[in-house]
Amino acid sequence: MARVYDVQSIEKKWQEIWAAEHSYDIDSTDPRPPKYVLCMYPYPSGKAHQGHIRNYTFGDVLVRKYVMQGFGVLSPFGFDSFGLPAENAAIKTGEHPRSFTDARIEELKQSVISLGAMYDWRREIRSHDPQYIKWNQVIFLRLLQAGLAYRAMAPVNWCPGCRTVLANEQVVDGRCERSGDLVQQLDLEQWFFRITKYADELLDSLDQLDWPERVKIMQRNWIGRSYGAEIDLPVVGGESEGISLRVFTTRPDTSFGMTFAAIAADHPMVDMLASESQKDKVALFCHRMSEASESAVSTSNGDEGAIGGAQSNSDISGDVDGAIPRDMALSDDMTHIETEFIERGVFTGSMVVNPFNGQHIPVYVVDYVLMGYGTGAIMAVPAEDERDWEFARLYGLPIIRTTQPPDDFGEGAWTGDGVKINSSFLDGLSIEEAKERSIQWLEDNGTGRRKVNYRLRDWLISRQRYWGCPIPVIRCHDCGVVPVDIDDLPILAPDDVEFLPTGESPLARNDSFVNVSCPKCGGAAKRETDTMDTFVDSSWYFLRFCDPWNDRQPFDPNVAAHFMPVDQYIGGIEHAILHLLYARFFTKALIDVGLAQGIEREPFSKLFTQGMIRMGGSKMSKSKGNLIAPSKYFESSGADALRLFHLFVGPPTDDFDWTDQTEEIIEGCARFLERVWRLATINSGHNRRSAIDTLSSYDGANRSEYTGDGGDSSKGEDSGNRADGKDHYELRGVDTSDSKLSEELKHLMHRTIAKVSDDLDRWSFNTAVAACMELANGIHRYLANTTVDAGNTTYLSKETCDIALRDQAIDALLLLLAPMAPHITAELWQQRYGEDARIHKMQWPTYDPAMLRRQSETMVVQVNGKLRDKIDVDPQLSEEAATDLALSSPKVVSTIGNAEIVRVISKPPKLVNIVVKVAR
RNA sequence: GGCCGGGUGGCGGAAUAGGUAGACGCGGGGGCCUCAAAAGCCCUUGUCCUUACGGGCGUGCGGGUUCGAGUCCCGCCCCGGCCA
Repeated sequence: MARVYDVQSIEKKWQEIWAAEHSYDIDSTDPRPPKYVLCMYPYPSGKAHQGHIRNYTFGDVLVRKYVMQGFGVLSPFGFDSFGLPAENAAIKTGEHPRSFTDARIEELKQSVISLGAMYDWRREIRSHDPQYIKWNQVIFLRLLQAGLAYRAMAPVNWCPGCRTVLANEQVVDGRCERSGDLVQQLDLEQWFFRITKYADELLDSLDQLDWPERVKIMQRNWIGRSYGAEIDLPVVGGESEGISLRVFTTRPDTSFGMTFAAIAADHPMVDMLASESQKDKVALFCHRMSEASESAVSTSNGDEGAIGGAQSNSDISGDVDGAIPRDMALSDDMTHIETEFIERGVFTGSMVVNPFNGQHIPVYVVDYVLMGYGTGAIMAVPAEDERDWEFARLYGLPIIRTTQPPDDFGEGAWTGDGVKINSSFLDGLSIEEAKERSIQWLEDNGTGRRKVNYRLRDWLISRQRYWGCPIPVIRCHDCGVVPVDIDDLPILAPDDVEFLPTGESPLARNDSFVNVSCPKCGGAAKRETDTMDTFVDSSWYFLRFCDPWNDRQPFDPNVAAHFMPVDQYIGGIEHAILHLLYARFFTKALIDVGLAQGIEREPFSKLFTQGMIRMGGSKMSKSKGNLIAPSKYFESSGADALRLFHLFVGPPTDDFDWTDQTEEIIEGCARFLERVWRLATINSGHNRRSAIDTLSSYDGANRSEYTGDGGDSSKGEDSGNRADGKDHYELRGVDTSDSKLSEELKHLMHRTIAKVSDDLDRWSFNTAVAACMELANGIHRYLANTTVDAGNTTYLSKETCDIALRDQAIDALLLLLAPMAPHITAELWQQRYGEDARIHKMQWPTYDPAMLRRQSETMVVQVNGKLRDKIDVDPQLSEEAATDLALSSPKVVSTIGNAEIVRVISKPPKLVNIVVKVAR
């Protein structure tokens, strides 16, 4: 595509200048007010994809604009470089994960530089860097010391595809969120972080965050705090006599309506409760439940992409493009087998006592109670719980209402409010009152207690993988778990390991790594071979960015406090729960263990979650093979055009569908930039100095720190740098009269400055670009409709061109576009103002509020709400005058005819609405 | 099933406090320039009726509030997301 200017060489030129001048490096001693803008650091999957481009474009616009507005902006970049794909590649090709990862990092880094996004590269972090590993391990040991890290036997989620255990958060619909494999339950000893200790704070301080409401809702749901009671139901008869079944309920007020108890199939008391006669049935049911959990999971083809997790638009571990080759043994047909599970539960043969009324009720093992929540057992109240109702109807169990439903309520469980009935001492109370009274009763009688329950579990961080941060402990037969001495850190995984698809971590097979002497007793001991979940790495990298050179501690809290909290965090919605919750937890925990004193307890003040890029209805991703590589557009249209496209195409929160038309939109953006080029290269050299002075006069700031060529040498014709050799604007001299057209352009310029400033602040990038386009159109129109009297040629019918105004408007346009299209604006500015001129060091343009008002407004005249006329009026027009004006409009008069005027709504200068009674 | 988004021209989208619906761009149509083309420039482009002037209709559907509703309220349909 032939361009008006040489896009590629200009973009390359400026990328080199910016790198050489270290334009966006910053230190914590910088006197400017600090801002911290951060895009979620990516998993290095190779060249950037469109999701990256979108993400980093948004971030860069803010960074560049904040700098122009006088802030000292911290804009760092790094790589979430531990993770499965590198290890899987090693298994496949034998290449070491480190060289594989470093190569991918270089590719991604190159894309980011080609985009023209600015970072302080001195601060780059790679989570597989030995320094980063060291501080990761120091943090782990500190958490261990503080009791926030612990080892416990636990039923864990084992993914056979990834050959590792997963956190609860990584299991979606019974499948691994990364590979999609069915997750198995195993009992293993694992490392955990005690995130549940922070459940209340994580929940309560969400309120103060300027985050998208839906992200906050997701986190609230995930933490899942519920208030209620724990009730002990004593088992009667049989061998379990004397033992109690502990249940959790949020509705202790309904206790008098409990007609059976229900427990999860994997509840530890199942065997104990199963009576001799029911044992076989219970065993069969439990067996079928565990099978069902593997095969009853719905797997329509359409879901596959959503489970894969491989297509995050912005990263943080989520990106496992080209992940594990997984054999989908299940065919489509097979996935539907056994989905119809007729038996919903089975009687255990045991009875328990309802402490409230002494009644004996049966205990059932059911499919709808999960071990993972509460105590894994519930008291079932069919009348007030829908699932209990369903089960009771199926199994013919009694139903006793304890809340009076409304009169018109038919069948079913009533979960709404109402007066308590059939409930002895609770009768007549409201639900809330009854909850209090029943809990009080339980505590008085010692058969239960008030209980706050959380859905949130502790964070399982052990991973049986090689390419991750080793957990720095040694297990000694005599001393137990012994932390590695701080001086011995970092513990690095050895390079000479074999990558085999055996399911065992390569570390565990490496004798020289595993066999060590105990730091405490000196005896033979074994090194921990588990590595940490990569979400650990990403839980504090934003703190390390503040002080990445520190070799005495993870970061100096005082230095970090200069930049923290992150003012604007930008990333994909897919991290709404995991990463953001872990990072919040870490920040609080680091403060509490003394590694981050004085830092805000919430790390991300403002969060922005961008929409994803889809193609043909599914997420764009390497694994789907529908990736449209950005590099193609760097070459054809340029980075500026691609950036502008991502900004322009729609609200940044919205998903974008990549279609056949998309390339034409990118081309349209490139065309717009060419238009800007043409405008800005006309008569370059005119009145520079005066234009700058005028622009800066409104805030009195000395915005120009260079002189440019400054002269007001009215040179007349100068078609100097135009690549096409054509001059579409025939300018023949200079005149500075205030004409109507000039007034119009002046107003447009000020309005555009106001609008773009506001739009960028409120993330309305698409309308900001549109406003710039309108200004460009306005300048273009101005030039096309004005002529400059050069003494020999004059177009009588046209007004004269105010060259100073023209240049001022063009300058404003370039300044407004500078954060969005940095290369072309930098180049044009240099051409206009000299070799040393740097548009991104200029001050962001300001406007004169007085210029926002128009000289005349278009007033709309309606009759009965219907538009009938438009009149140009004085903005100061009074209500009476507006009414008179409207009533004298011929169009209005003819519309009204002789109908009676009932009322006139007069809202000058925008609108007058005349209400008439229509004769019928 | 619950919660949260969303439904506006041929397409992406705009309308920030209830006040001109369709900004801006893409695509389409016509023209200028050219030997021709590309590029550029100019006009046009919701829909229906009308030669025209002009008018009717129009923001998923049905009601409502209001002088006035894309915007607020009630009910419904459809799409997407999260949680079950």
